[in-house]
Amino acid sequence: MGKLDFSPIADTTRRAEIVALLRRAILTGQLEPGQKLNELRIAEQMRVSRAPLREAMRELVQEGILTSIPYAGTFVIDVTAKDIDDAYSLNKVLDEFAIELTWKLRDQRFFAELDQRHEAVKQATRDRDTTRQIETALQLHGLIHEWADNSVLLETWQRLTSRLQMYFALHQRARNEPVPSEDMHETYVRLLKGKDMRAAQRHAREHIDLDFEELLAYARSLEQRASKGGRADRARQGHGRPERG
Amino acid sequence: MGKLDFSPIADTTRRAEIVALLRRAILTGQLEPGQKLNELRIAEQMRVSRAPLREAMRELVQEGILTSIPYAGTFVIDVTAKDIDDAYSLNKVLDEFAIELTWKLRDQRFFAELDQRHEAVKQATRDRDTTRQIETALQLHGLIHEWADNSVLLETWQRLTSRLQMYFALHQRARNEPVPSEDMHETYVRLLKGKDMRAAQRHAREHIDLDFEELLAYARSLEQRASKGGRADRARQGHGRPERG
DNA sequence: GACAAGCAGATTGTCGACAATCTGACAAGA
DNA sequence: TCTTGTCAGATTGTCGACAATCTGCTTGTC
Repeated sequence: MGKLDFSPIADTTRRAEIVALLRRAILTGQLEPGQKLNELRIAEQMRVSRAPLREAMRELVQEGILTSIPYAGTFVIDVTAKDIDDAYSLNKVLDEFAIELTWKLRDQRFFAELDQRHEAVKQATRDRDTTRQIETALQLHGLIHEWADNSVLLETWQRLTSRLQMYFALHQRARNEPVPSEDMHETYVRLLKGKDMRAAQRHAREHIDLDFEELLAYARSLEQRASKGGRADRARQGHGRPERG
Repeated sequence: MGKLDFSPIADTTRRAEIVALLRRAILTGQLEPGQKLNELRIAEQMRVSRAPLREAMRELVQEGILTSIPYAGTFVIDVTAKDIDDAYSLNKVLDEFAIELTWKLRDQRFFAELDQRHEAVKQATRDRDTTRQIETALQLHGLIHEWADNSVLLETWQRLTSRLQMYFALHQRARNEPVPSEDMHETYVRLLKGKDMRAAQRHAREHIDLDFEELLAYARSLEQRASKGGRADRARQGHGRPERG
């Protein structure tokens, strides 16, 4: 046995590439909320047939960033202030849980990775690259979820993150100046390195990160104007479980 | 305006029906973990072409109960003891959160619904219908998530529930006697009706529900024997985010 | 017998075409 | 003027066929 272990090679199906392309377009805000995705047009733009495109769209629907109405179309999800609020409050709970699980698993590699990701955020901030700033910040916060050694938690957090990333991208797009953050992560990193788990958890739960209040205000302002995308507001997600009734 | 409001009509695409059929087959254990799903065979059994079937399978992959390997096939996820443990521990966290959110929203309708679902469990228990017993028990526990008025939480819980339901069904299938539970939900319901939120949360976090220990033991015994389904163990889920490394 | 090359069968991925459905406009009638 | 029926255009849902890939067996060579 060689001591070298290889990572799995990249998926080479068109479907996988389409998923990546679409996700990036949505998460960076190039595709606006409520906007309809015309299969024919996108398919010929990508030089692909509709079959893999449709399969890719099904995946993104389940991922929660698209929504589909039979015989009407597939739309980018609408962003309501409540959605953001919901996602954010759940995120705090998950953070707290992740810290608890990660705590006793922290080691040198963890701290090194933590510093590395923190550095990436600072670099993006210096570069005034707001998109990358959002991306790296979320990756920094994702470390505790990756390290927690709970696959279900990680998966859940990633789903949540997709939306948060989309929200932040939208916000950043609206006000075209960089997010203020000189360095709001200093405390976070320091607490994760420290000895007081409760303090770290408290920080995760209480600290309003990444301009959250302003993001919410922006979302509320969006809800004032009518939904411009068409009928995406009629969309119902989920898979047919019983709803409160 | 009439005072009657209609609910949206059912989705009438083949895809939606296929999703429902497959999900039920998986969640009831008719399709075993690790088992490969042959597209051609299933398609002609259902009298459907492969296109809607494949789209349905993509949805279930994202839902987390199938896993796909390009050019190799799509498989029912393998159940490891760790998976069950992970899902269960996250579930407790979500329960605690749901109780917190639901607490101040409880009203007469909530209590009525609670009793109704509790009654459904007892009925299924009397009928010795173990499949339905699992189903109703999960629905009972789902009420707090539906009532919490946090769509992201609900969605997350439903994803988790899919797996838990699958695990329990497997367990129940293995030992062909009904789950003992005379009525383990009595305390749960009583606490949810009471005035002490902390007590309800503590109960959710500490009470080992639904024969969990035995379920874990069963899962561990499964891991001893080699994975019989083929190569589903090589499967990697997730959507290409950076992994720890 | 061990091993690599290559072939045949089966299965998945993709394509182009057709069927089903929706939308909006237009006309007929009250 | 308002409502209702009809129709054409556009878009989504589905189908059958073909291309790409994997698997296991066979064959040939040493």
